[in-house]
Amino acid sequence: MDSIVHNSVTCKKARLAIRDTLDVIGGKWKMVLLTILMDGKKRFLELSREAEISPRILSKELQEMELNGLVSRTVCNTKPVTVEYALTPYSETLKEVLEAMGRWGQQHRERIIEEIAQPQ
Amino acid sequence: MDSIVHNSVTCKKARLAIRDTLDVIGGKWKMVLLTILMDGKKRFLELSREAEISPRILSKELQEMELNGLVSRTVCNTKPVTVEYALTPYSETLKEVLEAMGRWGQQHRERIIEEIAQPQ
DNA sequence: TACAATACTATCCATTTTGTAACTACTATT
DNA sequence: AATAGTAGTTACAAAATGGATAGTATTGTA
Repeated sequence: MDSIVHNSVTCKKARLAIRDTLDVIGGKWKMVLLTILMDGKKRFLELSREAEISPRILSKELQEMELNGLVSRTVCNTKPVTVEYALTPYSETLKEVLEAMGRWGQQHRERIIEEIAQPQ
Repeated sequence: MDSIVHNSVTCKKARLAIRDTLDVIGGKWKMVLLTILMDGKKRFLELSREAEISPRILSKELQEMELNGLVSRTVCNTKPVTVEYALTPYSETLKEVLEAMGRWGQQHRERIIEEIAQPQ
């Protein structure tokens, strides 16, 4: 009886935590952008080109990530103004998540390819 | 020059892998459902109630997850037919991902609460 | 003055996702 | 026959997301 309560409570907490994470980095682009920025700081157009994402969406995603403290935005006074986006220290706490997802996606793809090569 | 190519290639791979993962367990419900099923097998209505998800969506999500080999569906011959959904061995490969997301969501929530308690 | 580069923003529309409500199918019980 | 429980499905509506195109603002160059 005690274990049922315990499981139910911890399970609810786990669900809530996962929802929280999805609220911050869910969606089609945020994790991809974080991955690109792990390479180093990038300018707006660089991000746009590398991720193949339209400026409208990119702008929105970056704003949200900035609000959540995951990226920093720096305006440089260059000939035409350029803006640099970079990861913040806080975004490093997501490394584990990103790496786990990267590893899984890679092994999953390998599994699919094997299945195609030699149908079970 | 070599390192640039290398980074660019590995970065593209990482992005692809993350996209692959999102294709399989992205969206509002799949990770939540997986978390609930980590508690043990559940019937359709149990899942619907616990996740607070409408039957239409639940049905669709479960079908997709079954297709991807993440959950099993077992029809039991009981008085009114019941159907049990359970995690498959393959879904266990996602444990790392789910746990990482759970941990991050929890620490993020704590951070937010602290921020509210004592605004920086 | 005209044009180009950078970083956006605005407008509009298409697609995808999610939700609501009602309904089907099967069986068992009253 | 009427009702209820389980597991869905269907039809429709609302909302979120994504994308294409063009335009703004600033500065520099030809």
